[in-house]
Amino acid sequence: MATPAASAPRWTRLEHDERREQILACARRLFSERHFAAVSTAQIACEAGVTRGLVHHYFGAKRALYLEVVREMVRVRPIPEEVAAGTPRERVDLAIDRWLTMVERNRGTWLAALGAEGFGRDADVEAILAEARETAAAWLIAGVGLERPGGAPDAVRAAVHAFAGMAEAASREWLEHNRLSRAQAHDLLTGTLLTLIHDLLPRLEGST
Amino acid sequence: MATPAASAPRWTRLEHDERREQILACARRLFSERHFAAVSTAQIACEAGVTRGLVHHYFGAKRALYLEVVREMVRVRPIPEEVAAGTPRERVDLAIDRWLTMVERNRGTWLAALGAEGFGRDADVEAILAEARETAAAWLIAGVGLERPGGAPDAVRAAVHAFAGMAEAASREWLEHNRLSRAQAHDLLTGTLLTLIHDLLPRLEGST
DNA sequence: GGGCTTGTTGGCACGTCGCCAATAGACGCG
DNA sequence: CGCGTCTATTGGCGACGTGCCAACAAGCCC
Repeated sequence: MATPAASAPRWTRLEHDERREQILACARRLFSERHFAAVSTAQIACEAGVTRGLVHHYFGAKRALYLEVVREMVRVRPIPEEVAAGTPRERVDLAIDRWLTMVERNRGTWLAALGAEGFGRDADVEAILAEARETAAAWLIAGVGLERPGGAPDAVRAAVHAFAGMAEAASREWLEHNRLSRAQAHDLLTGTLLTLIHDLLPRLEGST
Repeated sequence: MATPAASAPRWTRLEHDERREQILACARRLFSERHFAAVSTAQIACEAGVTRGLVHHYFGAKRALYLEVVREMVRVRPIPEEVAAGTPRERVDLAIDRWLTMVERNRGTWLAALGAEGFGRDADVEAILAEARETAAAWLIAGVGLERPGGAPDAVRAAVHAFAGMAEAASREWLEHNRLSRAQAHDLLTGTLLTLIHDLLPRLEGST
């Protein structure tokens, strides 16, 4: 940040949001590669070319900054798309395809957000993740045409959540462990979701 | 630890493993209810009725103690059972039933280990969790009779991992959110696993 | 160019961790 | 039964990281 010129300012003044975004970007990167305790505010500040005090000025506490990073990471998940038309099979196919594309596109971020790299979880983090999951589930329910007037029943939402757990695990197997190709993951998830919709959900809605 | 008697020893001397286990138990409890950073070694020591120094003497660093706790928590997962006989449907039914029973029995521990309460994740923790998942998957593969000479192919193991992700999510929906009854979770998982075995896996083994 | 706004700095106070030398229970031996 | 030894246990020191705040200065407006 220092320039060779003698009379040059020792530091430059940035717009509030601009500086905030800069610090956030550094924090995002560091928290992605190391876990919470292994990242110090001094390191974040150093990477951003500012002092530790400024980080605190913008985010209050390290923890708040951390939660902000998590919140931003899971925000990539819901992708707004128009509801697809066609047969159930086609809609499921498309929904899965979009999911996989999203995951692939945000590969690094997504893996980090899911806890593959390093992450500190607690009640707050879990709340953020839970909300993101709820959004993703709602998106999936809408995408394959499962919505009912008055919203989907609890059991259906729960089943979709369960399926989302499978989708996450399958995506990890594909992107992280390379034990599944994209096509295989697609097949696996499509087949499972179709079974879920045709055979399992109707039975679920009738039982307790 | 202090006793009213005047000449009573200010502290009692315990067997190495005994004291270690005692500290570990306190750490396990505290780490289950709060996240890593919110628990201090002083608190752990206080609960155990010893001083902070002793905790360090036994476990070296707070982090090592933490990993020990995580390691112990995931150890409850593999339940050794004889491989079941009968039709595939019966075996799947039994495997799922055992899984749910195990989860229910270790409810608190399991939820904590899965990150529901509070947990700090990083490369080390993830490695422990990954190994536990591998064990669980192997147990499931054996339980439903999917093993092949020379071990299951990667794609099969990956698919089982994916299913395990669904099982975990379904269990959370059942135990944590109460949006699924045990019977519903059982139905959901049994149906999915049967589809997986009959329809999806054969196709998976033939593709890339 | 002077004053004002406010982004930015540097340092102080506190809490926690990692470590180690000194202490004192407990046990075996004479 | 008292002594010496072993080692579990203590208490405190040094270092580091966080939270916070008052002073400073970069850039804008007049």
